[in-house]
Parts: sequence; structure tokens; C-alpha cells
Amino acid sequence: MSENRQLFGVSDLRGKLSEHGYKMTPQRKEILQIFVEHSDYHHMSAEDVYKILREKDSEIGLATVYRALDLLSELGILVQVDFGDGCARYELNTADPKIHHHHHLICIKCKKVIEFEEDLLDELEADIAEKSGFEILNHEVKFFGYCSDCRKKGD
Amino acid sequence: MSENRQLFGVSDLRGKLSEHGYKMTPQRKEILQIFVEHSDYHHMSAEDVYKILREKDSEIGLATVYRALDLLSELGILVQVDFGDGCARYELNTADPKIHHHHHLICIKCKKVIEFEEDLLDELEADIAEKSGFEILNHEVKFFGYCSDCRKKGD
DNA sequence: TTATTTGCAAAGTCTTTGCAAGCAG
DNA sequence: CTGCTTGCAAAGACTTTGCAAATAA
Repeated sequence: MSENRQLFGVSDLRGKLSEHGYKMTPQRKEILQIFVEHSDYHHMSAEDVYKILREKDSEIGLATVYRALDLLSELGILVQVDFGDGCARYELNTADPKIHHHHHLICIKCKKVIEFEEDLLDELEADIAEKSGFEILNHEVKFFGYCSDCRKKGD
Repeated sequence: MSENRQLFGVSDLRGKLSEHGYKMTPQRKEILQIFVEHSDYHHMSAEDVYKILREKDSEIGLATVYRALDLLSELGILVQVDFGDGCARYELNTADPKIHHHHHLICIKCKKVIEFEEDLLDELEADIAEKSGFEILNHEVKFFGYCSDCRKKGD
């Protein structure tokens, strides 16, 4: 589990925060810590994080979780992913290509989300960065269609 | 405007619907028509569509718009896109590579969305289809990072 | 000290659902 | 006819916001 190289870890948090004029707080640290500890379980929503906090008897409020996730995303420590299931989900912005370069296949019939490991985007990213001046920290690729199950069951 | 080849047009709607056991209704036809007429303006939300309907003195209710967008997506006639701005957006599933293969650059600081025309995904799609049995109708690619404006203003 | 941050509860936004009436096939 | 659809209003889910108290630097 700990073989993943995070682009940013809890130890870099204070620096990242003050760099942008924000303060280090135990709440922010604890929320980021949850992502590090659960790096095997991607795609956590605010509610997921909140549940884990309550199990740990933490006093952190849900609004604080939302604010922290927003902030950590803005700092590039987390990335927001969206499966159209009604809530924003987040994962660590990891440097591990196995994680960094996974794509999502979303069935438009049954809404199932399938992960797919494969990448061809480095070249594209470099090209975009050059042409647009955009500094890319992460990408998200989704393919929409019918999963093999739904294709079998008629169409 | 009409040079875009839609994968499916209003004329195919009846067939696509009955194929899946759904009925053709004036509401569904009218809502799809709006996307065809506004094919230059991508990314319409349910609310956007509803506003256009009201301007045309249409009696179609908002709930019906939501239901139609859902259905048209399920049929692969529309595609859902998501910019994390809190609402689901849709566009025609067009065969025009200029539209089909545009990507989105999303600034995690100012939330700006920049469109970028370029593609390298055909190969990847073919590979995924083969390995997973997934029938891909469309894809969505988003790059997250800092836009050139936000990079200039400190960071 | 002083501006930022937190927790709570209330408010807001987007979306879904229940149901009777209306329609398409 | 019969089951799918619609429109409305109410409910629901997720997220944001106002504010006083707490706190990091």
C-alpha cells in the first residue's frame, strides 16, 4: 500500500498551505491523512471521509470536510473525480503511473464504473502544456458506452 | 452549423426509442431538437434547456427535461459532460472529430474551463473495446492544473 | 494580536420521485 | 385499451454559507 509515491504527502502540507496563505490545522492534516491511509480505496466522497472520521471519534464537522477537500484540490494534493453519481469524489494526486494513468469506463445503461489501466496521454499532455501555457497536474479520462453485461442483455 | 454529422438525428429518434421499448413523444422530440439547433453551444444543462423551452412558450416541465436528458444519454444520442460546476451538462454525440475529440482544461484555482482540440485516443479506444468488451460511444477527457493566468498571478 | 478557520444549523442548488391525468402504440 | 409519460409539487441529496467562538502564526 505504501509503495505509491504521492506527489505530496502530509509532511509537505504545512509548506503547501503557507505558500498559498493558508494555515495548518489539525483538521486539514487529519483529512489528508485519511486519504494516505486509504490510498487503496480511491474515489472517496465528502460523506465517505466524514464517516471514517466519525468512526475514529473525530469531532470534525462535515462542512469542514467539504472545505478541506476543496482546498486540498486547489493545492493539487487531491484530485476531484466525477462519475456522475451525484457527488464529488476525490483521490490523492499520486505519481504512481498505475494510479495516475487509470481510466474509467462508465456504462450509460447500468451506470457501472469499470477501471482500466492503460495510458497514452503523456505526449498529449506535453503538447497541451506547450501550446496553452496550462500547467497540468492530473488528468481524468472517461469512456462512455455499454458494458459487456448490458450488451448481452439486449441493447 | 449544419455541417456537423450527428451520430443520431431527430429523424432516428423514433427508431432508437422503440428499439429500447420507449415511446416517441413531442416532448422528447422537442428537447432533442433544441440540441440540434444549438449544436454550436455545447454543454447545456437541464436548466439551460428549460429556459430555451420557456422562451419558445413550450409547456414542457423541468422534470420532463431531466427525464429526457437521462433517456437521450442512455440511448447514446446525448453525452453527459461534467465540469464540476454543480450541474450535469449535455451535448450531442456528434461524429464530427472537431467536436468529438475536444478536451477540457480545467483550472483548479479559478475554475475556468478551456477547450482544446486535439486527439490521440482512437487507438486507445480500440484497445479498450477489444480487451473489455465495452462498446464505446464517446469519451471525455479533462486535464486539471493551473491556467496561464493563475500561474502568472503568483502560485 | 489578528486574520483565518471551525462547527453548527440554516439555506441553497440541482435532481428525483409520487401520483393522478394524459397519451402513444 | 394498457402501459409508458407528463406535469406538478414535494421530497431528497449534496454542497455552501452566515456567524460566533476558537485558533494558528
